[in-house]
Amino acid sequence: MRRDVFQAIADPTRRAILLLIAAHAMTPNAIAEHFNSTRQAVSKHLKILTECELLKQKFTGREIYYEVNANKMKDIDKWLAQFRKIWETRFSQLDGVLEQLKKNKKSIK
Amino acid sequence: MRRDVFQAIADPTRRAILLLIAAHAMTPNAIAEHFNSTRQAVSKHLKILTECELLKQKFTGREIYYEVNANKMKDIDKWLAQFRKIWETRFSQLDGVLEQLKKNKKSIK
DNA sequence: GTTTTGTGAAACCGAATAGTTGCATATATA
DNA sequence: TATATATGCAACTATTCGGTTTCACAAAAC
Repeated sequence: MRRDVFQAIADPTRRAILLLIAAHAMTPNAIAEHFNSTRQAVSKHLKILTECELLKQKFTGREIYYEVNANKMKDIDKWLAQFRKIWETRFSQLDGVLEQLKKNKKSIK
Repeated sequence: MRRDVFQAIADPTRRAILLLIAAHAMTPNAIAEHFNSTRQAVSKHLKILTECELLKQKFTGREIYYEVNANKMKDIDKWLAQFRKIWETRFSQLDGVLEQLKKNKKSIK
């Protein structure tokens, strides 16, 4: 069973859950009230999100509060950063080319 | 058929394809050489990535160069930004609380 | 003009996914 | 103690997914 952040956020319901509890932790029942599917279906999503560490559980009596693990969310940003890095260097190279063209143009004049 | 960026990047092969061609556009055959699966399997991934606009096609003769659509990649970042916004306001509120505590401490002295 | 090459599309298959219903368990509450 | 509540887990199902094999077609190359 693959269980990484990217697979976890692929499902729209799970993305909605993350946004819902981003501001403050909530219990499964409270979360489920916001969706049309059954509590068990939401519970499954919570399990998946917890297994990939996007959510953390806080046990208080028989209630479980789920909260977003901001640190794990950074994994997605780290992946995006790879592209930013590649594109920045590419554009800086492009800048160099443009600079060179400018110089050549001047020398032609 | 659901076809959004999040579903697209859920697959590790597709993420690898994006990284592979981030630096420079490539043809399906060239891309497929980097993976163990068949060219057709890679072709399917390219189709999915193209349908959700993460890739753009450039036709030159019978060859098709696939390149990453940097603009669409921002969609992922936009989603992440929602959380940053929520957390920033939360932390700024926390800062306020800490500031208040500091003041109280001083007045106690 | 025939052959090779680059590509996409269809048909099929096993595995994974998201949902449901039903059940088990532990903690509150009366 | 008996009951209600909060939750997770197992079994089942329809659908989707990722892969393969086979085919079709157009552009180069010979």
